[in-house]
Amino acid sequence: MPPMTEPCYITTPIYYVNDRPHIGHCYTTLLADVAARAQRLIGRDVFFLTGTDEHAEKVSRSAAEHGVSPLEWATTNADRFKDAFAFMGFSNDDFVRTTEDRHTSRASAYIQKLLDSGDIELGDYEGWYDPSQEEYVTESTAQENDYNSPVTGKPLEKRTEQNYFFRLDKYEGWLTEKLESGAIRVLPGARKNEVMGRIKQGLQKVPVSRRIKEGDADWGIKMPGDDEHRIYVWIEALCNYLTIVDTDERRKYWPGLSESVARGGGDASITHLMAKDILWFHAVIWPCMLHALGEQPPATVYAHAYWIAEGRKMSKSLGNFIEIDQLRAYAEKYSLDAIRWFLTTQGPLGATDSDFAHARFIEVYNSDLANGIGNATSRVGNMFAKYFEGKVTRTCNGEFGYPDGKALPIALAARESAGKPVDDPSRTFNFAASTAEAVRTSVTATGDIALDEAAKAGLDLSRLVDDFISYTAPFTLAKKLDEHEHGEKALATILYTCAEALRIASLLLYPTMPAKMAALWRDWDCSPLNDPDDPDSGFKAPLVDLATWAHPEHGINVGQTIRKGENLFMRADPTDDAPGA
RNA sequence: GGCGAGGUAGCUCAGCCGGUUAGAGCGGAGGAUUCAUAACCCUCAGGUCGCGAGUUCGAGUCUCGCCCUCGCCA
Repeated sequence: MPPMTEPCYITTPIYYVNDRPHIGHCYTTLLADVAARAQRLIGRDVFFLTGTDEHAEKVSRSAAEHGVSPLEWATTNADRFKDAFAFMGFSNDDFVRTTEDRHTSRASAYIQKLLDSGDIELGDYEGWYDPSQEEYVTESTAQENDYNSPVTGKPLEKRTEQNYFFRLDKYEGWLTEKLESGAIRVLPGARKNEVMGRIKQGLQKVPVSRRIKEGDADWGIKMPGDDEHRIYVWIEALCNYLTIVDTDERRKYWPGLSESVARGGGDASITHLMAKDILWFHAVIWPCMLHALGEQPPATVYAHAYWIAEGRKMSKSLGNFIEIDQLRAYAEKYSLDAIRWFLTTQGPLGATDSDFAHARFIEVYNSDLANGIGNATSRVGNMFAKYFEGKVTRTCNGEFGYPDGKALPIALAARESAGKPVDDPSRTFNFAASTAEAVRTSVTATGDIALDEAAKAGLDLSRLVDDFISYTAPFTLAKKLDEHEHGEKALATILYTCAEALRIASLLLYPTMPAKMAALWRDWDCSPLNDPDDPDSGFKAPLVDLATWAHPEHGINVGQTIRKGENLFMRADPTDDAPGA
């Protein structure tokens, strides 16, 4: 495990600026946000980057159609992404636009370097050209259409033109070794298999530029030293991950190869997140480019699957994309954190697609949030208010049912005297151990980008607390205080344990639900945030300390006040229509 | 067409190198309870573990064939 202060770099793809922000963009970026928050909580020095890809040809075309310059058009649309991401509560440390000089200048320099090293070279590209559409079609497409234009049916022409190529073929051996050894992790495993299988079929040099044609808009980056060629958008776009941290201040997030080797290398410090459609670029081409540049490859490349909507694939023809407005409508009705929870825990983190279905949302919202963490914090807060006027009067080591423990026998005696004895009087609880275990599970899962598991570890703790409350029945004990010696101490001990366990659970729930957890911490007077009113203000201490049971500084302690506060999540009515549909 | 993944309770899925009565969550049914958001807790669900055959003392768990779904590629 890397030192806790180790720099950690998390990226999303940069998004095509002509798209409207929809659930797909938000989901990938949400995963990055959750991962970033989890790593910051652990104590790592995180840099989280997202942004927009603006040099595509269609951008200049759309701009022309709207009567504005390409850059103006790109700016308008980039702002839509910025707005959407701000609404989602994303904590990205920067937002790159590929039209920015800081990107284009360095991207050009990288290409130049690859030219100098012979990793990018001029070569002949031979392919089937469709004169009517002015574009090349793939060999397979050509074949399927009997070498006629798939659009007009006119014959295709075999054409050869000069392009620049990246010598991907040179790095097959190197890449295979890196992937097999896990130095570059491709996740989930099913995706790795796909990539390995495809590599086995052989890597070929890939065209990275095309000749500028008469009438082409002057948009995008030209091949250094050859004004006749423009580099493809995708290769330029990949460079953003490095260009934006290729500064003295930020180089720690992408340390040089020698530095990394000296340190042992291979830790999970550079993580690229994306949807499955662009895995090949990130798992194969980009690492090889980096290697050719003398830079270290990413440690983790994670490709999630897609969201579908109410059981149907989202498509332009169906017009059923879940757009940002619909997410806003959900947020308005059920809270932003509820959507973040749903997307994170129910989403296509694995290799298979997930369904965004309203009925499912309500089920998950009610069972996990309203009936789960929301209800658990509510009942504990309420009992503190009712029995102790909100004051914490005792702490406890979280152990119940062990030989020297007094609280549990008293609680069980109270149940007995109330005529409600437990079935099994021999149960034991060890909350210090249970919470520590949950934290371990969560941290490990975070490292593997199993963000759903990382979050659910927190929810499991609240279930344990519910179970504990049922078993010890503090509400029964509360009515029998005069009948049982030390009854009040036992009651305080039990409630303290519930609160402290939920406090630790809340830490694990923070990455997915930062605002709600910040609210809970304010109510319970136990915020680990530098500014309790700002969920993004950073933590006073790393998770190991924050999550230590009854920590003298960070734990819930005698003298603190547990306010009942507002319920975190009100129960949802399953019969309500989907908002914003 | 090539390569790969998978078909397990109504739904979403766990089940590693083969071994006691096949599990979890959600939904559904019943019970208990009242601190709490009709929430929580307990019990139940009797599922041909896609189909057929084989290996084995013993197979969701291995082999072969078949059916179906899906992914990547061409």
